[in-house]
Amino acid sequence: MDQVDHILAQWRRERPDLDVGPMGTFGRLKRLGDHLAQALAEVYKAHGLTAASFNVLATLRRAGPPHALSPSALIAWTMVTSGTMTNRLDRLEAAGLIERRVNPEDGRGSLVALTAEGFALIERVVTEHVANQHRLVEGLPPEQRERIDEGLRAWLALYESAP
Amino acid sequence: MDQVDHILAQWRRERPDLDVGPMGTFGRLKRLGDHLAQALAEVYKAHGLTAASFNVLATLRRAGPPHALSPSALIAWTMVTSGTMTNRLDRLEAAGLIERRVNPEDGRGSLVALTAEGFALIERVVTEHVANQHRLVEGLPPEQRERIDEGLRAWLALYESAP
DNA sequence: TCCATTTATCTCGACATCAAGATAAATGGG
DNA sequence: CCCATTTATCTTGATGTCGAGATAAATGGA
Repeated sequence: MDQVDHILAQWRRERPDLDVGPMGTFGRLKRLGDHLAQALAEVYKAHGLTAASFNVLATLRRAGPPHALSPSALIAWTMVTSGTMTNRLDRLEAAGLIERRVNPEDGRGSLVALTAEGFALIERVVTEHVANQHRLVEGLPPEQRERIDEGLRAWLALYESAP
Repeated sequence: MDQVDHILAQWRRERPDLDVGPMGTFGRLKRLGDHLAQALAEVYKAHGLTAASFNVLATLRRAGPPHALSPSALIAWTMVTSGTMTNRLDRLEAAGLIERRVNPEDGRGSLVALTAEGFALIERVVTEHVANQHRLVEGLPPEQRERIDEGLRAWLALYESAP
């Protein structure tokens, strides 16, 4: 009996005409996501980052040398709008963690690259981040996590096709 | 092979020292949550609402008559800060969907109640919202959704205890 | 080659959110 | 009954996000 069960019970009492089974799944996904995001943010914050800035730096880092991507590529990986990405890049640039270079292959765009400082920072933070994630699934039996992962993969496949 | 698999493959190439298994689960949860939130927002928007305003109205509706709760109770249900709730209530009040009454039992606080207009609106929107949720799990075998739900319940239980 | 169209990025204005602090009322131990 | 403490809500300032539109460069068919 978690919070979501309480919510569903309320709906069943007030609106017995509605089949709220799926709503329970949506609610658990949302609430769990919120709790986990808060927990992950603690590590980011300890290094002066937010989820937004962490994700940009991490995307550049895992792309491999030379750790440079176009804003378009960053937008595709992170699922945000172009205006949002411009704002993120402005702040990261002001903080000296990335730099914008001209894109030799496309004069319309730029290339966003990790600075040495940005690289060193994300290198440290991602290590802690992964440890934090391990800690957050500690209470969950590994086989249980596997089943959740498989289920989410199937559901996510409805929205992200796979070549 | 979804987007998350690509991300994990990049990390394994760049940082083979990290065990990124759990990261995959976090990534799928986050990305799926983002996709679903976008899809749910379409119904809200069609009625001039956002996820934020919908959730406040829905919380008041499902509480049952007289459809009035304190801001504190709304904060507890919706997992936002007091400043955020004040802002949401200001807008909903300006839109005529809720009203703030004095709380006869506590002079510090108020009671937030659905107006007739707010009640009529949420009554319509929640019906469409539930139908939308059914549509969004259509492609998922019901027993698969059940398993996801059970897994999420177990994980969520680590963060929301149950008396 | 030219130009209409497409694409990449940035700008701007409106909200949403949080964290920290302010304000006012309730509470309870002495 | 008093006052220090706690609690409920609001205020303020900084940031993050989106959506629509602006700008500039690349593209491709005539």
